[in-house]
Amino acid sequence: MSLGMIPNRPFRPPAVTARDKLLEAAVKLIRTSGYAATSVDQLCAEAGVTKGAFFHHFTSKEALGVAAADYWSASTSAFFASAPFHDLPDPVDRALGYLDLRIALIGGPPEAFSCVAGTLVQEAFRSSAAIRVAAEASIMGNANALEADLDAAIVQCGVSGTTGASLARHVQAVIQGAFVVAKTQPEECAASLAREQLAHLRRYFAMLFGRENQEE
Amino acid sequence: MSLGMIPNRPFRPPAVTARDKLLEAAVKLIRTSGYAATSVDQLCAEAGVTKGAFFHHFTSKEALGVAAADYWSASTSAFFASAPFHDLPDPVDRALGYLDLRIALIGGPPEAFSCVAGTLVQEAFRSSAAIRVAAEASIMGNANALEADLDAAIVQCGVSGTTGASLARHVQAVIQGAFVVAKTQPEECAASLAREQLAHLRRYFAMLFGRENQEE
DNA sequence: TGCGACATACCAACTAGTCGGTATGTCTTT
DNA sequence: AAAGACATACCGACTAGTTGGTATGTCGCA
Repeated sequence: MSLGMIPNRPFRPPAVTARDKLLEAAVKLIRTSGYAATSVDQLCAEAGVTKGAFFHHFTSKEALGVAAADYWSASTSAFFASAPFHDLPDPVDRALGYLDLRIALIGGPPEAFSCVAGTLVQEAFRSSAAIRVAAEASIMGNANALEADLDAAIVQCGVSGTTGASLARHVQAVIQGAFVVAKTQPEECAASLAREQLAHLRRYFAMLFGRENQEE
Repeated sequence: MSLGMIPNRPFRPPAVTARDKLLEAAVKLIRTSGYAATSVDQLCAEAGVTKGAFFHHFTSKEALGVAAADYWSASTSAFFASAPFHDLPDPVDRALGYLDLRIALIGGPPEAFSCVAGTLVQEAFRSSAAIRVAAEASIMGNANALEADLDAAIVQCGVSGTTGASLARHVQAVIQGAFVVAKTQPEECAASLAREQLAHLRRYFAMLFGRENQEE
């Protein structure tokens, strides 16, 4: 991991069409200001396109919110799918490797590492069913990607009383909670508070799976 | 706990002044719609007061947001301070008792059990330093109330590698994360998903403090 | 009679969304 | 290969309604 790259969004293809520029702008502005507080005009200004282009590609602001959640989901899941921890032979190592990667990706101000889907759903779960469903797909999609490794770890270690799916959901919940509490902090303290939460989750997993909690 | 009471807000004194009615309205509307999406006009309509009353008591919408966070903080901390788990002799029992109470308070749709401070800070951490600080005070105030019991439990059980303060922050983070993931779900699934998160946290604490994870 | 607690009327700025228009294609027909 | 028909991508002025906030007035009570 090079230090210069943007945390949590390492591989951004340059946005070329107005649609892509608007989605990139949406990710940035939703992370910093939230969904409701971001106006269509601000989105267009940030993307460097006009309002005509906006409503050519999206039928409404809500439709952009849905598309932004999908866009976010696709880019993050592609990134984690290609991460090297998948090659580890032990499922416990893969589970802990995922957490270590997430910890490594946390840095800078909250808008650099927080989650678009979580921010969207917090604001729009009641006002927009479409956004709620898109955020659900993003967050639960992340969880699903962990399920198989966690199930394998549970079987291997003889853990009872939970499932891989439940633990995977818990990982996502702790990540979302880490982002919320990080946002309560002044900028320079936010990242370390978020990392602390994932470190506790790592310790929980290490205890569940009979590992010492050594940091690698 | 009677079933009829409003989850997480058991003891609401009847709002009598315009200011109190506005704060009650703010809690309700911020939970359901978020801060930015809630207009001053909506707040006044919900509270049954006029705009003149609003700006008589609050200098701006932002000031209401700060006051709502303080109001929320005061009412919740008073509730938890008076909860019976404080009388348990064992600090581990007190820590687990807090979690059991939080689990018991989760029910109904997300707007019935979610946290005003968490919702506020997620939206306004960048746009309003005053709201960010008020939300920090609310959430970290909750954490501080747990710190002594967790420190005592750590000493009693010989836990190393963390502190009561860190564990207390983690409790708050998991609670906030539980609320976020609950909001991704359709209404009838939200509460059980949130409870699942606190159950994992309870198991973490039970393992840390050398307890079986028996539910009481 | 003065002052706190409201109510009413109002405003400038901003909101999401519309609409007529243009530039640049890419097929299809002859 | 030329031309007509149609589609896509984008532009920017415009509108109807909403926004947070203000200015001024009223009313009851110490």
